[in-house]
Amino acid sequence: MTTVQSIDRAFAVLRSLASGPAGVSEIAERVALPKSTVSRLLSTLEELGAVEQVSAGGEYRIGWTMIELSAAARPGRSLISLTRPHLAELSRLTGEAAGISIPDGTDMLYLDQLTPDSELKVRDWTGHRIPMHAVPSGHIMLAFNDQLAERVIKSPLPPFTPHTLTTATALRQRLKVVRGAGYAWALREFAPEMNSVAAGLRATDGTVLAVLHVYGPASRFPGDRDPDELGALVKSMADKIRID
Amino acid sequence: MTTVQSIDRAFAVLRSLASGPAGVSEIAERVALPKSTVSRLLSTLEELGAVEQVSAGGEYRIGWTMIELSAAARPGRSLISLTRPHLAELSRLTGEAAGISIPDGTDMLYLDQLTPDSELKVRDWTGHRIPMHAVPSGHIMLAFNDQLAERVIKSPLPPFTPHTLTTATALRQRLKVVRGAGYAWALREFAPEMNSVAAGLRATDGTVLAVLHVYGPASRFPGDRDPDELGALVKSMADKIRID
DNA sequence: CGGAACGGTCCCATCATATGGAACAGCCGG
DNA sequence: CCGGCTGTTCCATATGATGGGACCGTTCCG
Repeated sequence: MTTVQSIDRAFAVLRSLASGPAGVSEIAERVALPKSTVSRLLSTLEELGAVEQVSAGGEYRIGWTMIELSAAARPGRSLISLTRPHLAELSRLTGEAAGISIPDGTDMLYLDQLTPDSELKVRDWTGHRIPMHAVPSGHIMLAFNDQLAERVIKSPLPPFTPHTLTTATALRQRLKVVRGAGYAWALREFAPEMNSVAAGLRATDGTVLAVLHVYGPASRFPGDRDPDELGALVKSMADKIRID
Repeated sequence: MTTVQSIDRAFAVLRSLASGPAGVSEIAERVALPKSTVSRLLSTLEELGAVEQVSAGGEYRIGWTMIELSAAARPGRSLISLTRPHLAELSRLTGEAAGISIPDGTDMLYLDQLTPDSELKVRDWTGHRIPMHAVPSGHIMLAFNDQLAERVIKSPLPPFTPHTLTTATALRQRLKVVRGAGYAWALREFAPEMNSVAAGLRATDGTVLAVLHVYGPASRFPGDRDPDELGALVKSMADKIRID
């Protein structure tokens, strides 16, 4: 498989910018390339609108073209407009943030999120990627896809909090429970102050292609509500949605 | 200004994919490059996750990486998470779609949209670009930026419907009204069956950096509501938001 | 069932083109 | 006013992108 070097490098630069705006020198260091090369890549990307210079001769950041292009990303965009009204409903019912995610390798990619206005908000995870073993949305994917589950279970399972499932047996056991219930919930397994409940979004043939979830600060979510009741709510909402 | 050819070409391919998935041959035709070159570009982009092949040996479409990268597009993302709760409120109050847009050259770029579930929905404009003279959101930008207004007025003003403002005088007159009111509304000026109301989102120094808008099918929006009353509503909501 | 007409991928000789070291220019803070 | 820091430009070099054509798999039609 032959790949084009300069494109590879261009995306390395873009990715590096995704973790925050930076100047030529810093980027050059991050991606381990000569300054001159990075400068050339950046001015090309700038002409294309993929990055923009915050002020002449200053830092670079990701530009509008990426937004434009991402709008055309089918798996994402169509899912987003399809599910957004349901996210609104779900976040209204629970008072917490609702979102969707899709599998990407052994990670979940967070595609969209609706966060009700409130004193204490969970952060916006849109565009972020989290290993499947650490989040309920990942557990959903794994519970309904045995091959994938095996692959993940064999890979390293790094902890994010003291509660992260990091052993094959713990994970297997959880997946079994999730498979039975049809929904997943986790308390402080990924972030120390965040709890989350998830259920699968199915295509017409029954395969789970994406995940619907609700999450909130551990201090008030699920609060005195029964996690299983919430799980059932999320599942019933997810079951209403058919994705193609 | 030296630019890197292959990156240029890669983005040409991506842009072409933005207008719909396609196979190698078709893309090659669209961008006027040899099949083999396009195939190589695509497999590079695929490895990077920028595109994905819907089925082995089949069509290509834009991939998840673009969503990931776009999430880091500062001007967009931070605005989106800041304004989304207000979009929810606005669409709840009006029963119609609410969205935000930012200026991009002489176009407005639609960044986000919340569409309430309903029998008849306006399409999702997220990621699309529309010339400023044709939409109220554009009128807002122009009304509060004289240089930009002059530039746009001097450029061609193509019609999209019979109601589009296509003459300098008509546009100038409209901008005057908009400037006075602090909000803009337009009936069937861009799409024949769509009406829209907009107001500016201001930074702390008072400059208008983005636009908040509400739009709905002409058949029921604004319906028997007074457009000026709606304008005042959108404006009051926009005034609550401070962007940096 | 055969074969033609697509589709996408791969190969490899050719040379256009990306490369990166070094020199340059602009900006700040001391 | 200078030293150290930016980002940008130059240009000789050879790396690496290129594209015509061969190849292979499907589909569609005779």
